[in-house]
Amino acid sequence: MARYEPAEIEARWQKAWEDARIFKAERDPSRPKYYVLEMFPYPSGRIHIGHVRNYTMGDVVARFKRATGFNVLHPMGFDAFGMPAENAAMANGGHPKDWTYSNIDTMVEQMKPLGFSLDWTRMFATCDPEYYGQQQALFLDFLEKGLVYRKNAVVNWDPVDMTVLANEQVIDGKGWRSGAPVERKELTQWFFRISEMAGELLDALDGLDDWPAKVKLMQANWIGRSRGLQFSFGVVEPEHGHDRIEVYTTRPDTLLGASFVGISPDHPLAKELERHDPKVAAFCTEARKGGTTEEAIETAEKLGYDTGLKVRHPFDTSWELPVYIANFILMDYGTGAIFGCPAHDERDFEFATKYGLDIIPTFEPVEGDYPKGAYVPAKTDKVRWTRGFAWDELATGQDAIDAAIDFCESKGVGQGVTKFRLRDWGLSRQRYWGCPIPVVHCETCGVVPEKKENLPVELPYDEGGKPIDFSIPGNPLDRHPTWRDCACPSCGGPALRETDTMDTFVDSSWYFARFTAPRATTPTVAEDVDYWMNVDQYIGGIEHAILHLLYSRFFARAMHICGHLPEKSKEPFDALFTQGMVTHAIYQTTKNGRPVYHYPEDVDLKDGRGYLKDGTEVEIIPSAKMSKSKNNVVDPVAIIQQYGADTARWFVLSDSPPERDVEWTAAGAEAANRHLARVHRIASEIAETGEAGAKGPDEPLLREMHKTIRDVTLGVESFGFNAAIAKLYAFTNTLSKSDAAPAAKRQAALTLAQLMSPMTPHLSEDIWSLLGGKGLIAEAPWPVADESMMVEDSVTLPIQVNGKRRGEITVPKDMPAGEVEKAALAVENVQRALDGAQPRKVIVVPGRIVNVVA
RNA sequence: GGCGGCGUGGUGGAAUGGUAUACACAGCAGACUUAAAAUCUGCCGCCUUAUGGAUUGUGGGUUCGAAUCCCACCGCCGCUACCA
Repeated sequence: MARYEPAEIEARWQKAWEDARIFKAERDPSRPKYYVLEMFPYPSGRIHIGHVRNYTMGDVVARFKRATGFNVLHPMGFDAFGMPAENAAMANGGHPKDWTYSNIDTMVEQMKPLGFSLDWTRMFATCDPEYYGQQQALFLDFLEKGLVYRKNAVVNWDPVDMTVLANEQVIDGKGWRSGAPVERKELTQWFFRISEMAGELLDALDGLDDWPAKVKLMQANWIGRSRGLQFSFGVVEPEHGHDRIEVYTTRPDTLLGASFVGISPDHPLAKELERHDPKVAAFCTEARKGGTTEEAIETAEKLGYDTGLKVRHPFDTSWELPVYIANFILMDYGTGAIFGCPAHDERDFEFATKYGLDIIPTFEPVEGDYPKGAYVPAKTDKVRWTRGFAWDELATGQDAIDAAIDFCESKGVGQGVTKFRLRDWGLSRQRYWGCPIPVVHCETCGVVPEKKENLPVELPYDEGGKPIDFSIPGNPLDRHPTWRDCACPSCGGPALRETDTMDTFVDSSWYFARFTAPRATTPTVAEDVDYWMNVDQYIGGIEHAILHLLYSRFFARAMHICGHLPEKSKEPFDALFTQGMVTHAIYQTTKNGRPVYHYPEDVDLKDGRGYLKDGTEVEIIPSAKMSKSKNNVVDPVAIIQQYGADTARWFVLSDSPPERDVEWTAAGAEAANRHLARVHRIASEIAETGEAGAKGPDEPLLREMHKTIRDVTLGVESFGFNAAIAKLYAFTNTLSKSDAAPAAKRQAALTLAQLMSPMTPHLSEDIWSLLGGKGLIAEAPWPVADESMMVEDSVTLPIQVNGKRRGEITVPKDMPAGEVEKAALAVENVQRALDGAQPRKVIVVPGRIVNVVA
């Protein structure tokens, strides 16, 4: 009998698919398309088991959609620019380009044995000049439409990577990649005008029905829309021409509780005062430093400097308020100036207490005592107004805010405005290994865009024959002897190239569109994007919920404006699925108070405990994120060698819901492998039995078969892969125990192979061919469940008494409710539960349940 | 601090408001075997004697009926944070 030899059959079927070219995607308007995409990997050099899970999910979708009649596009590429390549060059010498392309080769080599139904002919890396040249073309188009611009800005400077970071890339005050505390620096930078689309990017989230609510919420919070009142205070004795201070507030209803005005140390007025008064300058310098770490912000003291200036309250010009420079006011939100209402804001309360300012409540609780400190109820709570000016005595905060804005507008005191937290996306990076920004700086013409026919502006590989020295900090392009020199595209005179390159998030913001025409000499091709876009199913990690997905949504809109994407692609991802991680236990002992981590192969597991070879017990920390330093990384290449790709694919889908983390265990992988061998054995036996053999009724087996088709189809469609696999286990058990006729068993085994084929394509192909299936299973149409085959004559109904299960009856499927009721009441245990009482009511849900109410 | 999510056996988990614990792991017993591996069969949440009973973090509510819907609390996790 044929044994299950994954190494042999996987290579064989991969070759068969390749020879038949069945995964090559061709535009075909006569067929419905389906575009499934997994977030493409960074070429770190090795594939990770998390990649296996991500791409297996995509492959299940791709193969399933192909079997259900779709023309499927399922591409793969590499997000290939970025710091690690430069770091590697710094650490080990060599060139980022060589390092990157060699890693890509290795990873492709590691991915191919997994048997993904990818169209490899469309593969590209974002560091290919053919790709980033088109990205430069997009940049020029964006520039023309005003979607990208240059400005002088205080930026987040990463002192380790020596580059600028976007706000989104600063996490807890540290660089997202280097982890170094971020510094503030003023530089001239390129920015994408994403904030102009903030409102649209927020509103359009509502239309993304097939995105996880969680992701939409995270984006909504990030964009951060607020509605408030913007107005100005008149300065009593203006200095240096600042006669008004413009403030923004989301709580105009507390205007009569104002006790001071605060401005940011970066506010123009503060800067003006700073120039004239060294004491102000000293304070501002100190305040600007601030701490950037989470702790520093948490414990930071509110510091203020009384400027001596006074402003008039807009409703009572005899009422004067002091003006403070305060360290907790941010220049880049709102107007950089606020009015403080200590009674209803915790920060203002702290500040007012410290500097002895008035605390004037404008409302109090409807019942109960006025609390200590600042009283900040939810905006939806009703409160009693004591110093209100435009609303009922009892109103919610929100109603009061709306009324206050209306009132102020009618009195000519400011206007209602909507503000967003989202700021423009700074894209300049002072790095070598990125897409060059295609502009030149000309002494006579200024900043001039490069001509499109001169694209790509290619990165220099060396320095005039000498290798670039990456071990010097800073940007090699900036110090390159010749690369910067060029002719001005406008006047032809001598000019210098921009030496900044683009943030790598730019590269990943449009690759999905490029896959539809990866070799085109324009960024996209209308026929191809019209046909293939949008991405029907996008799959990736939740860690990209904000940055990558928000940037891509912006890019899609910007590309639409420039004519590179159709209207329908303004939201490029129709459905999004965020998968969980693959985790693995850490095995740890302690030596001299320090943890020692042990490799899984050095630990024997017995009854849930782990022991080293010498008998020492190890501590098991379950479900930990894989990390090289913790020795708990599972290498897909080793797994494939040991068990085959199908086992790896089956296991990463089987144990947990796909959106949740799954723990890799050796026992689990072993079990998955055993099961696949069992399926292979059962199928082989059926194949060898031929048409002879014992005969029993076929109906039970076929009924289960059709139910399994229904359940697995539903499971695959709804990303319930683990549940679908459970049904496949159950059906395998049914098949193995069945005494149905050989023909029925053969049909059941063929169907089983088909239902498994998205997950275990090689094994399924092999079984298909063993049993004489027609052609390749990869091209066979998906089986359809036959409703009529699932009907059973009798049905077992549970009987509840007051909602508790007390027994069951088996009755003919179409027995009238009255008779079902009679039969249910006759059950001995039901009578006992009733304890002589008359049932008050009996609810019969046909085919479902009987509930007796006593 | 703010926003959100999740709590079901020893473990991963299943369950359109309708038989809670499917399926798998681990464990136990048996068959086959000289033995082992592999394979096959059975048992396997809790209390209880088979019968039966209680049970989905805790407490309430809605409902004929709640793991599922609502409220409060406890615990864990994620995101975010001086955003006016």
